[in-house]
Amino acid sequence: MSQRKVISLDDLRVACRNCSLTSLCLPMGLAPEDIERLDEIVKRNRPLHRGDFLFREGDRFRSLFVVKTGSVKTFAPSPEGGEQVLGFHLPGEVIGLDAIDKDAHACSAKVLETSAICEIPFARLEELTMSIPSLQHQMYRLLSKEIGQDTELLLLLGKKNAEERLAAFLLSLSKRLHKRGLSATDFYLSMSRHEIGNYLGLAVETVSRLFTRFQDDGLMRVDRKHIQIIDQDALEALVGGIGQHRRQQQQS
Amino acid sequence: MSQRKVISLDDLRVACRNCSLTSLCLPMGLAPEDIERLDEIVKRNRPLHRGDFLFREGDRFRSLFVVKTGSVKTFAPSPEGGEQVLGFHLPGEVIGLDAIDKDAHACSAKVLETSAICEIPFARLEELTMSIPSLQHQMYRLLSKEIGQDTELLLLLGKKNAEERLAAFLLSLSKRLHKRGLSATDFYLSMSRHEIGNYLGLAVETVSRLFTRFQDDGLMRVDRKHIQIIDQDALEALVGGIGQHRRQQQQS
DNA sequence: CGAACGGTTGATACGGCTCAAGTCTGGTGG
DNA sequence: CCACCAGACTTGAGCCGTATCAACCGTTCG
Repeated sequence: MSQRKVISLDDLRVACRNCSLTSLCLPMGLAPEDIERLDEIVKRNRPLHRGDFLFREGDRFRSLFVVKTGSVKTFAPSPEGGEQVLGFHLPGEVIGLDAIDKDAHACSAKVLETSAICEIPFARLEELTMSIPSLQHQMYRLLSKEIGQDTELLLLLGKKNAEERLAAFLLSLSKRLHKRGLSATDFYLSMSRHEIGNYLGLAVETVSRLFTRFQDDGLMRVDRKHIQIIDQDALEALVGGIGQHRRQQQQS
Repeated sequence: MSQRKVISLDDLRVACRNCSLTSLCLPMGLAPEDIERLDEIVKRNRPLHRGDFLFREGDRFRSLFVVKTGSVKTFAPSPEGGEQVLGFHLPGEVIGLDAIDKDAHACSAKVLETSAICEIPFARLEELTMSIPSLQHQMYRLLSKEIGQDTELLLLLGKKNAEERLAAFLLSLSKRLHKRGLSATDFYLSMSRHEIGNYLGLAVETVSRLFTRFQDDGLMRVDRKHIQIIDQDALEALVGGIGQHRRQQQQS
């Protein structure tokens, strides 16, 4: 991944004293005193519970949030009362980057289960990046990465069928959990089928049927929120689009 | 838009000596000498022609590109030979932000028509942002804005039907052109129906039928690539989702 | 002139949404 | 501790939107 020959992500995750900072100081050669300075501006709030809001759409933007443990969903309430789930955020992931532009949150963030969340006042972080080049670069990377992830999801929604979407979703969860040292093959979903469907652009019933099918096909075991992935390769194959999708391929 | 009481976007567009810089120096109070410094690192290449590449997937990331005139599409080639169109970029828009993270381009960028494109070496820009706080802030905003835009598109692909997608696409083009001083109601499409369909996750035939329908309904006049918007309000209404969509609304 | 390509239009098939029952689980109160 | 209820999930049947297949038209270009 990292082209510039620096410390690997995993090395640095350990080096970071506060796990909530890993996302920010991952792949850069931050001097210990710089890590110290970064560490000082981070607020460690008391644990939040299911249903608590980190922020709501329209709130003034003050801080970025980093999930330490637990999970958070971000969503855009739509005028008609519904909502569009924009993402699920697992430990180590940063929330709120989309609010910098307008200086206000464009979406809401709600805690899915009891979670520890760190808060990083953006104004102070921005000051800090002015004097620590590698931290500034890391911020650019963080923002850029978010764009790349959105792009992937975009591809998912534009081109993949229901099966491929759910498979991709599960693999994404699996990989992200694994990156944080949790099991990649045995985990609990903190979101409802409804939320999964909303996120993937599918009806609840479709999601439910697919879980059943995946289990019947021996790809995984599903017991309510408990997921055990049995055949990861088969899942990857589903996503990769081995199966014939729709058309939608052509050039200029 | 701009919460912080600074010069408006439009004021500054004029102030910028080089129109290609507008995206970067839009809403900040850049001192004249800073604009000068920014201006100095911008390369003005000779015009590119239809089919030329700005960069290809996998290329090492060196520069951001800003469209001065013309248009560019970005797309991700898929292993099977097809491609996913990720975006169309009009004058004033910045290309390449998603490449910062991995220091390599994750997509390709191809010129759709004869275009003038400026190149900004990122390493030099990054140096510059270290010494100009408002430029740094503007970079954060630019990246953040890109995230917000992706999110919008994501919503489009996840929740909207064909009609709403095409309407949203046309309105988006219209507004972006208008922002650059071009006509919002009379313009030429530089991309093919195929590319539009690919971008919106629709089959070419569907796009074609919708253009016909929109014209029959008196929303616009369509003559090949020439689009004249007649009833913008009706288009807005289509997008807003006045019509009943699918379900996909619920909470946690 | 003919071939290639982009675009339009029609007929048909099918994936996934919708509607409609159920089933299971967890929480609450008697 | 059980009865009850509400909400999450599952399962089935049918329908609708859009992809797909196919034919055709107009334009461009060699």
